[in-house]
Amino acid sequence: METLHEKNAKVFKALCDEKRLAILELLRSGEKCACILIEQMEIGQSSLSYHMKILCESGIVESRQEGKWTHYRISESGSKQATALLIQLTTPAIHQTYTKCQTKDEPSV
Amino acid sequence: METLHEKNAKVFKALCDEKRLAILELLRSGEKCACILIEQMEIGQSSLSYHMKILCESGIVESRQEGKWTHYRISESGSKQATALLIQLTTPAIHQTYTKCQTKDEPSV
DNA sequence: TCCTCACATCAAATTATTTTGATGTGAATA
DNA sequence: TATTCACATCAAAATAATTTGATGTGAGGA
Repeated sequence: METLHEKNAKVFKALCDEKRLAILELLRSGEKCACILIEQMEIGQSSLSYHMKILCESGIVESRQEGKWTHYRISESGSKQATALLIQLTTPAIHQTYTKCQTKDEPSV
Repeated sequence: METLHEKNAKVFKALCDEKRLAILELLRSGEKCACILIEQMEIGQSSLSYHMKILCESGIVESRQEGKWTHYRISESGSKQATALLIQLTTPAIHQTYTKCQTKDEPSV
Protein backbone atom coordinates (compact mmCIF):
# COMPACT_ATOMS: atom_id res chain seq x y z
CA MET A 1 0.00 0.00 0.00
CA GLU A 2 0.89 3.61 -0.51
CA THR A 3 1.41 6.16 2.24
CA LEU A 4 -0.06 9.65 1.97
CA HIS A 5 3.40 11.12 1.61
CA GLU A 6 4.19 8.72 -1.22
CA LYS A 7 0.96 9.67 -2.96
CA ASN A 8 1.67 13.38 -2.54
CA ALA A 9 5.27 12.96 -3.64
CA LYS A 10 4.01 11.60 -6.98
CA VAL A 11 2.49 14.95 -7.86
CA PHE A 12 5.83 16.67 -7.40
CA LYS A 13 7.76 13.87 -9.08
CA ALA A 14 5.84 14.82 -12.20
CA LEU A 15 7.28 18.33 -11.89
CA CYS A 16 10.83 17.58 -10.82
CA ASP A 17 12.20 16.67 -14.23
CA GLU A 18 13.26 19.42 -16.64
CA LYS A 19 11.99 17.52 -19.68
CA ARG A 20 8.53 17.34 -18.15
CA LEU A 21 8.64 21.05 -17.34
CA ALA A 22 9.51 21.69 -20.97
CA ILE A 23 6.55 19.55 -22.04
CA LEU A 24 4.27 21.50 -19.70
CA GLU A 25 5.54 24.72 -21.22
CA LEU A 26 4.57 23.46 -24.67
CA LEU A 27 1.14 22.47 -23.40
CA ARG A 28 0.57 25.91 -21.89
CA SER A 29 0.02 27.25 -25.38
CA GLY A 30 -2.62 24.63 -26.10
CA GLU A 31 -3.41 20.96 -26.47
CA LYS A 32 -0.85 19.00 -28.46
CA CYS A 33 -0.59 15.63 -30.11
CA ALA A 34 2.18 13.24 -29.03
CA CYS A 35 3.80 13.48 -32.46
CA ILE A 36 4.16 17.25 -32.10
CA LEU A 37 5.69 16.89 -28.65
CA ILE A 38 8.18 14.32 -29.95
CA GLU A 39 9.13 16.70 -32.74
CA GLN A 40 9.45 19.80 -30.58
CA MET A 41 11.15 18.10 -27.64
CA GLU A 42 13.62 16.24 -29.89
CA ILE A 43 13.05 13.17 -27.79
CA GLY A 44 12.50 9.48 -28.53
CA GLN A 45 8.97 8.14 -28.90
CA SER A 46 9.13 5.73 -25.97
CA SER A 47 10.78 8.37 -23.83
CA LEU A 48 7.95 10.81 -24.47
CA SER A 49 5.41 8.11 -23.75
CA TYR A 50 7.12 7.47 -20.41
CA HIS A 51 7.05 11.15 -19.43
CA MET A 52 3.42 11.60 -20.52
CA LYS A 53 2.40 8.66 -18.39
CA ILE A 54 3.98 10.26 -15.33
CA LEU A 55 2.39 13.63 -16.09
CA CYS A 56 -1.04 12.06 -16.63
CA GLU A 57 -0.84 9.90 -13.50
CA SER A 58 -0.07 12.99 -11.45
CA GLY A 59 -3.34 14.51 -12.68
CA ILE A 60 -1.64 17.65 -13.97
CA VAL A 61 -2.05 16.57 -17.60
CA GLU A 62 -4.96 14.79 -19.22
CA SER A 63 -5.17 12.99 -22.53
CA ARG A 64 -7.76 12.59 -25.21
CA GLN A 65 -7.84 9.94 -27.89
CA GLU A 66 -8.82 10.88 -31.41
CA GLY A 67 -8.55 7.92 -33.69
CA LYS A 68 -4.93 6.90 -33.75
CA TRP A 69 -3.77 10.09 -32.13
CA THR A 70 -3.39 11.03 -28.50
CA HIS A 71 -3.76 14.67 -27.54
CA TYR A 72 -2.45 16.02 -24.27
CA ARG A 73 -3.45 19.11 -22.37
CA ILE A 74 -2.95 20.66 -18.96
CA SER A 75 -5.75 19.68 -16.59
CA GLU A 76 -7.19 22.68 -14.81
CA SER A 77 -8.58 20.61 -11.95
CA GLY A 78 -5.40 18.59 -11.57
CA SER A 79 -3.30 21.75 -11.53
CA LYS A 80 -5.52 23.31 -8.91
CA GLN A 81 -5.30 20.21 -6.75
CA ALA A 82 -1.51 20.28 -7.03
CA THR A 83 -1.42 23.94 -6.02
CA ALA A 84 -3.76 23.29 -3.11
CA LEU A 85 -1.52 20.44 -1.98
CA LEU A 86 1.60 22.60 -2.12
CA ILE A 87 -0.11 25.30 -0.08
CA GLN A 88 -1.31 22.76 2.45
CA LEU A 89 2.14 21.23 2.83
CA THR A 90 3.83 24.55 3.44
CA THR A 91 1.28 26.35 5.57
CA PRO A 92 2.09 26.31 9.29
CA ALA A 93 -0.31 24.39 11.47
CA ILE A 94 -2.65 26.43 13.64
CA HIS A 95 -1.26 25.03 16.85
CA GLN A 96 2.47 25.59 16.94
CA THR A 97 4.30 23.29 19.33
CA TYR A 98 7.66 23.84 20.90
CA THR A 99 9.86 20.76 20.97
CA LYS A 100 13.03 21.23 22.90
CA CYS A 101 16.29 19.69 21.80
CA GLN A 102 17.12 16.33 23.32
CA THR A 103 20.28 17.70 24.82
CA LYS A 104 18.93 21.00 26.03
CA ASP A 105 16.97 21.67 29.18
CA GLU A 106 15.65 25.11 28.40
CA PRO A 107 13.82 26.60 25.48
CA SER A 108 15.90 29.04 23.49
CA VAL A 109 13.35 31.85 23.32
CA MET B 1 25.24 26.48 -16.57
CA GLU B 2 21.75 25.77 -15.45
CA THR B 3 18.66 26.07 -17.59
CA LEU B 4 15.49 27.66 -16.25
CA HIS B 5 13.73 24.32 -16.31
CA GLU B 6 16.56 22.77 -14.29
CA LYS B 7 16.34 25.58 -11.78
CA ASN B 8 12.56 25.23 -11.49
CA ALA B 9 12.80 21.44 -11.27
CA LYS B 10 14.95 21.85 -8.13
CA VAL B 11 12.03 23.34 -6.24
CA PHE B 12 9.88 20.31 -6.99
CA LYS B 13 12.73 17.87 -6.39
CA ALA B 14 12.66 19.10 -2.82
CA LEU B 15 9.03 18.00 -2.62
CA CYS B 16 9.16 14.73 -4.53
CA ASP B 17 10.59 12.59 -1.75
CA GLU B 18 8.31 11.21 0.92
CA LYS B 19 10.90 11.63 3.67
CA ARG B 20 11.15 15.32 2.88
CA LEU B 21 7.36 15.64 2.90
CA ALA B 22 7.38 14.01 6.34
CA ILE B 23 10.01 16.53 7.47
CA LEU B 24 7.88 19.39 6.14
CA GLU B 25 4.92 18.02 8.04
CA LEU B 26 6.96 18.10 11.27
CA LEU B 27 8.04 21.67 10.54
CA ARG B 28 4.44 22.77 9.96
CA SER B 29 3.91 22.59 13.70
CA GLY B 30 6.88 24.86 14.32
CA GLU B 31 10.61 25.31 14.03
CA LYS B 32 12.65 22.26 14.98
CA CYS B 33 16.24 21.42 15.75
CA ALA B 34 18.04 18.81 13.62
CA CYS B 35 18.34 16.49 16.60
CA ILE B 36 14.55 16.45 17.01
CA LEU B 37 14.04 15.72 13.34
CA ILE B 38 16.54 12.84 13.51
CA GLU B 39 14.69 11.43 16.50
CA GLN B 40 11.17 11.80 15.06
CA MET B 41 12.08 10.72 11.55
CA GLU B 42 14.07 7.69 12.75
CA ILE B 43 16.71 8.52 10.19
CA GLY B 44 20.50 8.66 10.18
CA GLN B 45 22.25 11.93 10.95
CA SER B 46 23.98 12.28 7.59
CA SER B 47 20.79 11.33 5.80
CA LEU B 48 18.85 14.07 7.55
CA SER B 49 21.61 16.55 6.78
CA TYR B 50 21.36 15.60 3.10
CA HIS B 51 17.60 16.11 3.01
CA MET B 52 17.77 19.41 4.89
CA LYS B 53 20.31 20.70 2.39
CA ILE B 54 17.94 19.94 -0.48
CA LEU B 55 14.99 21.53 1.32
CA CYS B 56 17.01 24.65 2.18
CA GLU B 57 18.46 25.01 -1.31
CA SER B 58 14.93 24.90 -2.73
CA GLY B 59 14.07 27.92 -0.58
CA ILE B 60 11.10 26.19 1.02
CA VAL B 61 12.93 25.69 4.32
CA GLU B 62 15.31 28.05 6.06
CA SER B 63 17.76 27.40 8.87
CA ARG B 64 18.99 29.30 11.86
CA GLN B 65 22.13 28.61 13.87
CA GLU B 66 22.01 28.82 17.62
CA GLY B 67 25.32 27.85 19.10
CA LYS B 68 25.94 24.26 18.16
CA TRP B 69 22.39 23.69 17.08
CA THR B 70 20.69 24.22 13.75
CA HIS B 71 17.00 25.03 13.73
CA TYR B 72 14.88 24.57 10.64
CA ARG B 73 11.60 26.15 9.72
CA ILE B 74 9.33 26.52 6.72
CA SER B 75 10.11 29.71 4.81
CA GLU B 76 6.99 31.70 4.08
CA SER B 77 8.57 33.57 1.18
CA GLY B 78 10.11 30.43 -0.28
CA SER B 79 6.80 28.60 -0.05
CA LYS B 80 4.98 31.44 -1.74
CA GLN B 81 7.53 31.50 -4.54
CA ALA B 82 7.11 27.76 -5.03
CA THR B 83 3.34 28.13 -5.19
CA ALA B 84 3.63 31.01 -7.64
CA LEU B 85 5.94 28.91 -9.80
CA LEU B 86 3.52 25.98 -9.84
CA ILE B 87 0.66 28.27 -10.83
CA GLN B 88 2.75 29.83 -13.56
CA LEU B 89 3.78 26.46 -14.97
CA THR B 90 0.23 25.16 -15.15
CA THR B 91 -1.67 28.24 -16.26
CA PRO B 92 -2.47 28.27 -19.96
CA ALA B 93 -0.78 30.98 -22.00
CA ILE B 94 -2.95 33.87 -23.13
CA HIS B 95 -2.42 33.12 -26.79
CA GLN B 96 -3.39 29.56 -27.53
CA THR B 97 -1.86 28.17 -30.69
CA TYR B 98 -3.07 25.29 -32.76
CA THR B 99 -0.35 22.97 -33.95
CA LYS B 100 -1.55 20.34 -36.34
CA CYS B 101 -0.16 16.82 -36.29
CA GLN B 102 2.70 16.18 -38.68
CA THR B 103 0.74 13.49 -40.43
CA LYS B 104 -2.58 15.28 -40.57
CA ASP B 105 -3.70 17.90 -43.01
CA GLU B 106 -6.74 19.20 -41.22
CA PRO B 107 -7.34 20.41 -37.69
CA SER B 108 -9.52 18.11 -35.66
CA VAL B 109 -11.93 20.76 -34.38
C1' DT C 1 44.22 24.34 24.83
C1' DC C 2 41.88 19.96 24.69
C1' DC C 3 37.76 17.61 24.38
C1' DT C 4 33.03 16.88 23.21
C1' DC C 5 28.94 17.79 20.81
C1' DA C 6 26.09 18.90 16.64
C1' DC C 7 26.16 18.87 12.22
C1' DA C 8 28.37 18.95 7.35
C1' DT C 9 30.83 16.53 3.92
C1' DC C 10 32.75 12.69 1.54
C1' DA C 11 33.11 8.18 -0.85
C1' DA C 12 31.13 3.79 -1.62
C1' DA C 13 27.12 0.95 -1.86
C1' DT C 14 22.34 0.76 -2.75
C1' DT C 15 18.22 2.00 -4.92
C1' DA C 16 15.34 4.69 -8.12
C1' DT C 17 14.72 7.06 -12.43
C1' DT C 18 15.45 7.72 -17.29
C1' DT C 19 16.86 6.41 -21.90
C1' DT C 20 17.17 3.25 -25.61
C1' DG C 21 15.81 -0.15 -28.85
C1' DA C 22 12.68 -3.91 -29.60
C1' DT C 23 8.21 -5.59 -29.57
C1' DG C 24 3.05 -5.36 -28.66
C1' DT C 25 -1.61 -3.32 -29.48
C1' DG C 26 -5.51 -1.16 -31.32
C1' DA C 27 -7.41 2.17 -34.86
C1' DA C 28 -7.77 3.19 -39.55
C1' DT C 29 -7.25 2.32 -44.24
C1' DA C 30 -6.36 -0.48 -48.43
C1' DT D 1 -8.28 -9.43 -43.59
C1' DA D 2 -3.60 -7.53 -44.24
C1' DT D 3 -1.01 -3.56 -43.60
C1' DT D 4 0.32 0.71 -41.72
C1' DC D 5 0.43 4.16 -38.33
C1' DA D 6 0.58 6.08 -33.50
C1' DC D 7 1.54 5.03 -29.34
C1' DA D 8 2.23 1.81 -25.13
C1' DT D 9 5.01 -1.49 -22.91
C1' DC D 10 9.02 -4.11 -21.90
C1' DA D 11 13.84 -5.26 -20.66
C1' DA D 12 18.47 -3.79 -20.51
C1' DA D 13 21.70 -0.11 -20.09
C1' DA D 14 22.78 4.39 -18.47
C1' DT D 15 22.30 7.89 -15.21
C1' DA D 16 20.76 10.07 -10.95
C1' DA D 17 19.25 10.06 -6.12
C1' DT D 18 19.62 8.18 -1.51
C1' DT D 19 21.68 5.71 2.33
C1' DT D 20 25.49 4.38 5.07
C1' DG D 21 29.59 4.78 7.69
C1' DA D 22 33.75 7.43 8.16
C1' DT D 23 35.84 11.70 8.66
C1' DG D 24 35.96 16.94 8.87
C1' DT D 25 34.65 21.39 11.12
C1' DG D 26 33.40 24.85 14.18
C1' DA D 27 31.14 26.18 18.70
C1' DG D 28 31.29 25.55 23.61
C1' DG D 29 32.69 23.83 27.83
C1' DA D 30 36.31 21.62 30.91
